[in-house]
Amino acid sequence: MLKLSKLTDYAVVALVRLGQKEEVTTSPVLSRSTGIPEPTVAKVLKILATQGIVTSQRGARGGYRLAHPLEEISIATVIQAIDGPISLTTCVDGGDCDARSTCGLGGQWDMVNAAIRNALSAITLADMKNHTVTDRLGGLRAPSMPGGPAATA
Amino acid sequence: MLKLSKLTDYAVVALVRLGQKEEVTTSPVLSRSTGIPEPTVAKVLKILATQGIVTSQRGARGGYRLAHPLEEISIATVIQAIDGPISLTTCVDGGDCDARSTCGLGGQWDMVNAAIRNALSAITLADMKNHTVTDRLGGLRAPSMPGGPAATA
DNA sequence: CATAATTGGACCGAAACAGTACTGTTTCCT
DNA sequence: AGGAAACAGTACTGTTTCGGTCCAATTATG
Ligand code: FES
Ligand code: FES
Repeated sequence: MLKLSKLTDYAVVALVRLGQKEEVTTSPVLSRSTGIPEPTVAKVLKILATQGIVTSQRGARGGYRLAHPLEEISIATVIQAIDGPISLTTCVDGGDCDARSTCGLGGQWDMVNAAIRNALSAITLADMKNHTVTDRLGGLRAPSMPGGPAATA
Repeated sequence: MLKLSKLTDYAVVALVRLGQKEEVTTSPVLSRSTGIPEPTVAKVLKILATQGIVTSQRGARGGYRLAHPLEEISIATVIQAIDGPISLTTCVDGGDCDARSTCGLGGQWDMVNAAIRNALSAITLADMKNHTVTDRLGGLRAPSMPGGPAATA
């Protein structure tokens, strides 16, 4: 369905909420604050910690804190942290596509991948918090078509 | 992993190949032409037929034919036909997100969805066909990336 | 009308995903 | 120093989706 995992959804929610707090926050607190089940939010935070998106403080009175300001964390970063690399097709490079020799459109998917990554990298978590992204939407069309094809889904 | 299904990949390959032929084409022929296994390509064509992307002719001497010219079929259309609607998150509208009341960023995901759909709708199957094997990174056709696909995260 | 060719729809196994639970390590408070 | 709180890592299980296969419905041909 071309949907990212629910974990990523939770990750964004947790990160935005974490960015609104200035102190270290524990998983239970974050769970109550966001409504995400505690074990799940804990798992998400753990993954984010390994990826360096949040810093962790172990022990009592510990918790998590954003490693970077909210404005510098893009959606693409979060997705890559949770879901892994953004590669729409299995035959990007070194892929195991069995139709590679006859498919005809060699690595054209890379263009699509770049477009997706571009769009996702242009949105930061701050944009998710504030609703001030309308003016940036103009730059989200990754590959600008000259005439603009009549490709309207 | 934010990857679209392999079926969609096959669908694009099959559609591009189908666009190169002018007559109705059967699944076995298309399979030999693309290298995709016969049952799989048959399934893909079936789905595409139900979505109106290709027209089918049953019975002997039957086959498939493109319903629209290649230039009018966008990647987003194919993805939506195979993988279903492009909704990155489960909580777009009417979603069953259990954290909807407390998550804070109500429907901000719609913005991300729009960005993705925008990028995907800007690329047509004709763009996939018109590939330049010589230099696929620098010599992209009409849809030229702003700064090149340097977003190889 | 019989036959063959081809699509249409349903079925099933496999793999990835989401969620849960447990144990270990680290740090603060008493 | 001792105990408690909180993160870190791993492993397990149920569920969903995906990929592939099989059989039934339909139509041109001779
Ligand atoms: S290389 Fe995978 S479909 Fe072309
Ligand atoms: S509504 Fe689903 S995470 Fe906010």
